[in-house]
Amino acid sequence: MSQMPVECKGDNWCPITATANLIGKKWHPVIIHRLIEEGPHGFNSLKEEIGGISSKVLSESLDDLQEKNLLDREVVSEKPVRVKYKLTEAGESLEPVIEEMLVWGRSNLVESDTI
Amino acid sequence: MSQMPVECKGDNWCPITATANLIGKKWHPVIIHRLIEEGPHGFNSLKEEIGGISSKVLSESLDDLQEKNLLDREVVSEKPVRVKYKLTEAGESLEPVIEEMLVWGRSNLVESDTI
DNA sequence: CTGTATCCACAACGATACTG
DNA sequence: CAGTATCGTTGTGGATACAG
Repeated sequence: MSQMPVECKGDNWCPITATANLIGKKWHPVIIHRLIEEGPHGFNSLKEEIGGISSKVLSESLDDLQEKNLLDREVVSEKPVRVKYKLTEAGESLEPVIEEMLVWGRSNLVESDTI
Repeated sequence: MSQMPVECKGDNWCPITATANLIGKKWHPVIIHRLIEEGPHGFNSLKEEIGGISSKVLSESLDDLQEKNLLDREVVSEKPVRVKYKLTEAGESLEPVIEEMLVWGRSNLVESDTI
């Protein structure tokens, strides 16, 4: 089936900047990557796996990704509340992009000890 | 020859976020893409080709990319001053990443007319 | 032609604490 | 378990004007 295109307002229309604007927030790529690699996840589970992100920022990021139709939120049970975050088709289709970022990062970046 | 790895301070070391932090500024991906596609460019030439970016922001972006060893600045002549910006090896090696962003943007995003 | 200097606005992040 | 509420700080971008 056809994928629903994500809308994109104004800008000087350019597929690259538009994409950058979608996944350009600090934690977006990792969140998407974790969901690609490990499938649907709950909030805290995701938080721990990512490491270093605060509840607030994770929450905001998830909201943002959802707004952009890259992610779905599904309430699994109530009491205790359980939620699953999973990628939409559009979200999953980002895999090549994320994968290239991963590959590039691995071979071109080096952790600095000088901190 | 071996590529000089780009340094990367602290963070919670993750190749993806690290990469995102390097090329995550709004105009970085387009700038890199333009330089990949069209080769070395002067300041104003680059500015016009990108479209919609201010001198100040372009200047800042170029400084940032240079600091990160993704870009080189070469003074070609003085009077009038002429400069060439070109990618370093590390910068050029980003092509697959940028290319995937372009491909994804083309097939998954749609320009909204509602603005 | 290649930038800087201001100044302003707002987005993004982070730490911490707290709620249903 | 899944978030919100605050509050403060830094990052990022944009408009405009000006300079070597």
